[in-house]
Amino acid sequence: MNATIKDIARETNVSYATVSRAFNNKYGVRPETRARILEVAKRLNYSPNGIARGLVNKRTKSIGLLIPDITNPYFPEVARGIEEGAKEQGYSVFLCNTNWEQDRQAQYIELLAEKRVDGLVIAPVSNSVDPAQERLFNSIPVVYVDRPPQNTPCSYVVIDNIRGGFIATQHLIEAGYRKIGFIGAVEQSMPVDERLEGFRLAMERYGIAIEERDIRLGHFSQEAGTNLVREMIGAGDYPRAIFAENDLLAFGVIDGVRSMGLSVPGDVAVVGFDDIHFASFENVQLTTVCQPKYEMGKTAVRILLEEISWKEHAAMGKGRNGRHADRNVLTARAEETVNAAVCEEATGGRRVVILEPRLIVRKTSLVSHPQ
Amino acid sequence: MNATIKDIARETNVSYATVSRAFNNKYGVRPETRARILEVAKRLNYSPNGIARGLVNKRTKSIGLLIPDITNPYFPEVARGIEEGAKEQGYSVFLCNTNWEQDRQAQYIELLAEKRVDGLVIAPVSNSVDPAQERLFNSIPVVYVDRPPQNTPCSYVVIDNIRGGFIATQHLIEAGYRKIGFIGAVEQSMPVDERLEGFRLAMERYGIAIEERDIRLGHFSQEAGTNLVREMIGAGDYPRAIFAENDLLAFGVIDGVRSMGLSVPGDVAVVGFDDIHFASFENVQLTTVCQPKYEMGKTAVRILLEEISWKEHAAMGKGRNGRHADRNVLTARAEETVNAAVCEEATGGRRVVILEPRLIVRKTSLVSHPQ
DNA sequence: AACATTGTGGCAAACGTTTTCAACCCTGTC
DNA sequence: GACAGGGTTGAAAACGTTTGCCACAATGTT
Repeated sequence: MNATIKDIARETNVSYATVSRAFNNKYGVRPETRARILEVAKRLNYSPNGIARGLVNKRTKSIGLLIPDITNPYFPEVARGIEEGAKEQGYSVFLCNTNWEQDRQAQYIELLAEKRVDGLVIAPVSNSVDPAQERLFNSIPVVYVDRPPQNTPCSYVVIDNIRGGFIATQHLIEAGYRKIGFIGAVEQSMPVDERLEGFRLAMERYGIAIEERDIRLGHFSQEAGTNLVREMIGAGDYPRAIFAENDLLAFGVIDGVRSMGLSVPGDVAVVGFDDIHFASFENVQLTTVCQPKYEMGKTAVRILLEEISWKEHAAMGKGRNGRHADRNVLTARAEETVNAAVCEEATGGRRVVILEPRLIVRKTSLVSHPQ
Repeated sequence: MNATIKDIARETNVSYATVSRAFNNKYGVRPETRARILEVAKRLNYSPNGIARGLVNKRTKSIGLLIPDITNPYFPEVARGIEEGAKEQGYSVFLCNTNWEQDRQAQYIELLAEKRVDGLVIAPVSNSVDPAQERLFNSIPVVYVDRPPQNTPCSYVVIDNIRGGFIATQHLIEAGYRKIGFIGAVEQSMPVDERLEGFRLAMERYGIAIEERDIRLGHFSQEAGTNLVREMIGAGDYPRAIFAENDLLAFGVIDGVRSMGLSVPGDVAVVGFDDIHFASFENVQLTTVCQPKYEMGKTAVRILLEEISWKEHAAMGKGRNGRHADRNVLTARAEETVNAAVCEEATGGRRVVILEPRLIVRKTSLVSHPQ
């Protein structure tokens, strides 16, 4: 069907080894031979067979991206960053929605292993790693985003959730609020816990006592936000400001507050987390803690590709001498980064990037006379 | 590194042909031999090499998905539908953002061709097809979504944009409005033109004259919506209702109207198109024309996979006799579809699915006394 | 007792590349 | 005029599968 290297060889009266060399710009083929080959190739509509190529080089130039749900407005930007970084280096990415299900995640890992992807970026479903997956993690580089890996020594890039929770709360406190509530999703424990910890830290720092009933956890959905805040308000003596641990919940909270006949921010101020696109919509204007989502993806894939190329060099017996050079590039690039401080440590070869969240003040927390 | 079929063969004292047969559930291997093989395979952490497999079968069990921008809230749902349908059949999907650039799209098609994907779903950047791509389209199945292909006889699944434009406009007319404006993005011509055509059709049907200055086209962005509507209002004698040809523009329009000190829907009613997630947000409540995005994706990938399997059967010399059976399955499934009428025609082997858009009335077009 | 049949399983070719090794031709040098 | 040496090319093995064809044994048939 498709023309192969052999067809070209026959047509040009050279061996197919030469054709291969011509295509890979290998040294040792005369310019005019090369030109002739390329010309015939074009005429035959030749397209190199990446599968055959992959079989011999043992690399496919593709990576897997595991995320819970591309439909969740948080992930497309991360995915975009990953795709962008990958494409720059000629890699393609498999999009896999795990649907927040542990075993769908496992299935995909299996599938990607068979496809022999060169690496994996995972925004994990939960904190525990399926032991069946570990063998894969020994054979190809894996980088986590959004949450750190729990039982494996993989590299990861996350944000400082404690700090994020802290600055959100601090903002409310400095705006004059004292009775502040926290609303979160219970399922995806790790980041939530940290944001809550940041919340507690800030309150403590300013010497404000927390009433436990002002902290409510529920599902991860807009409706949950609405319900939780309605419960709070219904119970009386409700907080005058609420830190919702993600924007979707915050939207629900706003709905809930208004549905009780109260106003935002007049009666209740609201701060969210993530800065998904619609937080900035004129009608919403949600004060929130911005995660550098695109950068997170881009950084993750950069690290992944570096690890892939280390591995290749190592396999070629060149050892690990490229390592320090790469590290320098990394640091240099990190410093270019505009809106996020980057902090890296390299313990035992794993690399950890913690991006800084950043408060964005909009209308839902701006009020002339807080009570 | 990874165990191969030969390792298993050696360990179990059978030939590697037998191991292969055992794994593919081919007939002709004794159950106990098979069990022994599977056991050893598990012990060795064997994972079949899809690359080698792909080389001999000439299929990779992966498809490409080309969309303009996953960050645009319209696409994640389409992508989700595609991924879902693909996974059900054991296919994986490459996510490719073309970034609305014709030649980035071409680059990706080239790349995916080398990766030897079994098929392609394209939400095309523009209406013209790069001739360089045509050869690919002859060698693997391609299905278009969102917009029909222009120069190629590929199957496609789209919605009836004319009808969508019609019902949006009709809704405003029946709500009592007479002076109605249209705001659209000029770039992505095809669907915009059709929605505008639907708009004109509806106006004509109800005998309402259109003033051309009430039709404005600009960029495809929220800001454009704001600017266009501000121009309109600034010019005086502005429309009392506006049909914005997509939700992002509609959001911008709402902002723009409000920024001029007018209210939505009190002074100006607004209808959008797409029904992206945030149209239903309590604070927005945008009346809009819903596109069945998820279904669109799922239908597209179903058609694609059917075409792939036809091609395989054809290649195996079985001819096209499976074809009618598949067609029946298709029709049956189409009838299951709940919220979208499906209409298919099969002209010359190409298949065309036109899904029905559906009006969703929310607050931005509800007003007690339209003027 | 000879023969057909069925159930298992081995051999080897094929898929389209990359890459090692060796061979060849040419030019310049002694 | 033989020879070293560089530049250019070819032959063939390897990558890990699938699969068509053949062989062998056990069973059933006449």
